[in-house]
Amino acid sequence: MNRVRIVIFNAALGPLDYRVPQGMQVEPGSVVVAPLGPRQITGIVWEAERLPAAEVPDAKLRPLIGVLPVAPLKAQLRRLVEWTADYYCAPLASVARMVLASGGALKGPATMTEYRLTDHEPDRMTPQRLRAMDALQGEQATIRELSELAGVSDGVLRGLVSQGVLEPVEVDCDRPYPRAQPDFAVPDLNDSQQHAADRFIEAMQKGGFAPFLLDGVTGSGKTEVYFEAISEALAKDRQVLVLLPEIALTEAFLRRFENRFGSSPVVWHSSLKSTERRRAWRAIATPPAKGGAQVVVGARSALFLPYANLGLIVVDEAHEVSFKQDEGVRYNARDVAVMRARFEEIPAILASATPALESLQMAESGIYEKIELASRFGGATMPEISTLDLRETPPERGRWLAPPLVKEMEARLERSEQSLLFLNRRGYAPLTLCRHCGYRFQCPNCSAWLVEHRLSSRLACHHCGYETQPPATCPECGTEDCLVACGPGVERIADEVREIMPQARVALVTSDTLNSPEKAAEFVQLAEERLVDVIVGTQLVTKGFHFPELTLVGVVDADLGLEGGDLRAAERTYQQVAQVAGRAGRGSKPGEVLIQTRHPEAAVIAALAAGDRDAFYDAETEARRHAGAPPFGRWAAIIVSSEDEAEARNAARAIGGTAPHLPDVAVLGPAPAPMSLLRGRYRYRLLINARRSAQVQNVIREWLGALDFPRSVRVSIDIDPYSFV
DNA sequence: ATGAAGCGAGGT
DNA sequence: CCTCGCTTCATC
Repeated sequence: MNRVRIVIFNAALGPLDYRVPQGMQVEPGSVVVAPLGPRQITGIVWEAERLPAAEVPDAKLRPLIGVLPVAPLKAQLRRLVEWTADYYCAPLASVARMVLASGGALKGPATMTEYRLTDHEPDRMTPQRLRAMDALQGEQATIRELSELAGVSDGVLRGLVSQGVLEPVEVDCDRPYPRAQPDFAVPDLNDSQQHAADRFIEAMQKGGFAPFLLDGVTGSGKTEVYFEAISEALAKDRQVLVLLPEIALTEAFLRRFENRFGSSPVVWHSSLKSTERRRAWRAIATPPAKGGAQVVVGARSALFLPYANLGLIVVDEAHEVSFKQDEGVRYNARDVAVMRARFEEIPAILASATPALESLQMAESGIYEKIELASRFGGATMPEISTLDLRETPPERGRWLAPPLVKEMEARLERSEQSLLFLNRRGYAPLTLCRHCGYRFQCPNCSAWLVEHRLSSRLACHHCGYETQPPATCPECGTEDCLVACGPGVERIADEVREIMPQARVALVTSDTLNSPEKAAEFVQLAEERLVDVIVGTQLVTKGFHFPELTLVGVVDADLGLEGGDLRAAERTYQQVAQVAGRAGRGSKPGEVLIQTRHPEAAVIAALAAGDRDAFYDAETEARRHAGAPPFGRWAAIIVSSEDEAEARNAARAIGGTAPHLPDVAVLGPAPAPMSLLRGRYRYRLLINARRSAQVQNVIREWLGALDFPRSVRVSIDIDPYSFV
């Protein structure tokens, strides 16, 4: 009897056993199709001895339906999937799904039809047809992509196809990507950069797991350094994965990569179209020596792809909180990246100017090798940072920029230098209320105010996507024209700049305005050509941009991040302000940073102003040690949610009532979560604080495993949580 | 997850 | 005696 255990792609079901029919070849890692009740489901053949499953007699086993035409997943990747599922208390199936992230790719090689213009003329010309024919000059893509490109409906294009104006071209879905050349443009590195690069190359030549913390101040040229490690991998036909925290940063990265290696890397993120996803997935599963992907740059989901021959992982801006996934499998890509490097026995480089305390601690205890770049590249100096006490020099009524900051901005405008204002708040105003009765606009699905977006004339919820038009009258008291905007968002700051400096050219940079690679590229070009005087932006502007003429950074409200008081509030504030400060003075002219605050004496703010990074990290380390917070202790959260308030509360109480009493594990709650209503679901939360010695995951698994909940109740576990909402 | 089966309430 | 909505159960 040829029995195999399969991890099937169903999160609610554990591994199931199947029979391998005569003549079918499978091995651990094979991707197979199996019958499940009346349906068919994809799954992965696993080592049976590694997974528990109910013993089912041979006679009950159903035969596998087929093997999919992709290479079996390698043992290293299977170990990573097991580790991730185990550590984050997630179903194996949910993690395995991230590996097989492209359904199309599993079908094997294929061709698809793209279209391009011929020199035929249509029988009659219409405005739409003319527009399409203008826009599609020299383009070749699928009908869908072309219609997007030309801004006409696909009906118009199908008409042109039937007229022979557009001709079909069969393309190979697996056509190879352009090759990167390790020596395309070798840079001049300074001594400390060269030393760092040599260490990486040495580790790659030696082989084996080697975690590095590349700790370099903003502008020190970290990217150039790890590019040298990439070059070494290219020369050896090994693949490289570069993880970036946000898709918005890829555009700038691609340009630097192209300048260094002569072609673009393979890009992977969640909004790839299915054909792009399929092509990327198959290229990644093919070794570079056989025309496969060489370098992949991607968001966290790129971490679980089936690399054929991975040789190096780089996590850029490794401190970024967006590496922590807060839905589904709640993993931290920074930590899983290091685990993947360990299983693959390759180096991993975590690069940051403001490393997470956890990473610094790992370096201090000798687990990571720390490599420092202490000074800026090309003789640029670190910016001068000072605080601006809003209690002493308050802005005028109804304004948010204090006079000394405005004065500095005006001076920059006069010298045709650039200023940047940072406020981590999208939209025009975070709260809208009725002047007459005090009614506040709240999201119907979440416990959150609706944020006014004046550019799109909408009130929007930033948590669930709910949007509505601002009404002419108050919905509560019916008074006309009575709505007032409370507090500033970046749109409002941009308006204020336009009012006080009418001659300044203002660019607004948020995920609302820079929502496509084209718009991002356009902004970078405008700023580089100095067609922008003042940049106003959210956290999107804190990283990656390099504008030599930018000499002033204003932090509009440094206290914002300290509100709410979650575990990492101080660290996040430090990182954000230090990162945005790092945009100033990257060229030959020195930079200046003004931090608006009401608490200049707060430890974080004082450390920022003093430019004393060690003072901040020392104070924060002590605070964490005292609180038993990471890296000295561990946190986990259990979030219980339901559309029914009472049901959620009861389930949370049932969990709280059976909490284990252990000396090294403390359970807090249940209590309503800070966001007690999110996307229409009522939420309760329990927090678990444990010593490092405790096996938190096992404790939680046993604890929750003994309980039963109604179907409509969702219980999710967050190990090492970042979000405390 | 997701479909099938079981079951009581209410209607013809 | 049937349908509707809900819960329970099994899926190798």
